[in-house]
Amino acid sequence: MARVPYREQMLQVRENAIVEVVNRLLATKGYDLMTVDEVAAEAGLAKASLYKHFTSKDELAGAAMVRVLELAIAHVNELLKAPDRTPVAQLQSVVRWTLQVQLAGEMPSLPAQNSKLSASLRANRKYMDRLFELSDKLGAWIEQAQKDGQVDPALPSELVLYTLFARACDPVLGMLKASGQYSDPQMIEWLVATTFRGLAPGLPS
Amino acid sequence: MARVPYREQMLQVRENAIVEVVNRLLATKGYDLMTVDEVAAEAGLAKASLYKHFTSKDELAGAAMVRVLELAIAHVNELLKAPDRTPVAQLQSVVRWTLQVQLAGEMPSLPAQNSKLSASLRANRKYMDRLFELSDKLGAWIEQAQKDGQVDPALPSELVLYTLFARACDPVLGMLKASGQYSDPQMIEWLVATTFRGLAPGLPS
DNA sequence: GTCTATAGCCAGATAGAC
DNA sequence: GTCTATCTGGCTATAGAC
Repeated sequence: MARVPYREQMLQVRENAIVEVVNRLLATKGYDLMTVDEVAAEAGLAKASLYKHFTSKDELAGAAMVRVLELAIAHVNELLKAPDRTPVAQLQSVVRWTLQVQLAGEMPSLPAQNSKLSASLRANRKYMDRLFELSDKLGAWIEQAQKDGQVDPALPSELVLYTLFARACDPVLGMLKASGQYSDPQMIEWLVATTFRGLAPGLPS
Repeated sequence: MARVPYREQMLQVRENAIVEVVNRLLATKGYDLMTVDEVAAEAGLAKASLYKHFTSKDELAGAAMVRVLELAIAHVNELLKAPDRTPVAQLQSVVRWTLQVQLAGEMPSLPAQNSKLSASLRANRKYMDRLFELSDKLGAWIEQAQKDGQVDPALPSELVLYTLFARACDPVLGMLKASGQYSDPQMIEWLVATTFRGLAPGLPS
């Protein structure tokens, strides 16, 4: 164990706190309504100090995305310790986890078509690394599930991957939640069921 | 036929042109990146003149949403002329239509969680009227499809409705399109198939 | 109703002292 | 690295002449 200087630890702790604030604000208000002033205020430091840690608003968003990707990867790694489960069961567990994060108000949401932010994210090496890492792990399960016939082999595996990513920010959950009529587990199971039933092979006709 | 004054017709034509510009810009850049200057420039009039027609940017967005809802309702009304088709076939046709609109780059996208704009839309009577009208028509088909057992009766009908609305702006289509490997009809059929297979009843087990 | 010109504001980013 | 104070640009919206 290399010894980490005390000051660096403090820095890390502070930056983590900032990123958590960003994450929550992105989840509740979205990128455009989140202001840097607000982030600074909630994190308890001046805006100029914030800019010493992160050089732009884009970078703040990127850090939050990296954080959630790392959480997802950690979850996947936990699942890999139970290799007796079927690939499709593993995938379902991942989707269930993303829905729980969404219900907890902790899933950051970025504007899908904001070209400036998208470009910034694509240029963010840490973000892209994590994204590929997660995609690879999920991709392996997807292809295995297709071989097993639990996911329709006629579908391109990337379609399946995109679908799972899309469910992580699916507005349906929020709309159901807003109606206030259903329990969290009930909603999650409906969404998991409809998602994977949709990806399953059709009846051999 | 009541005679409509020439000037009013011209007004109408011009406002339609404006709304189409707004629609395209909302579809390509989204609400936040769309500027009123840009709308005015592309519509070929000065910004101040634009504000004589629409009193705010919110109202512009509202008009574009009304337009697309009216197109959807018109499509549904066409389908109602073929009452021999099953309810689920009608619903599939509607989803297929929304995906085509999306592929054509004509599906306006608003920030889901922008509270200011959401509030403005909820206060927009014309928008709310159209939204309810469309929901009612789709809801009738949904409940019939559930009685017929083509859509899972165990699912709340509003979940089905929300799912269909969500597919109209599903990012999966854009991601597939970006990969450039598949034809438009192929992508649309995959999405329609996975959506409705997901909503269908499970195997009686 | 159309234009030019501008007001007013807000948010991202920075200067410079400590 | 932290702060206060400020700059800057771009955006919505409006004034006022025609």
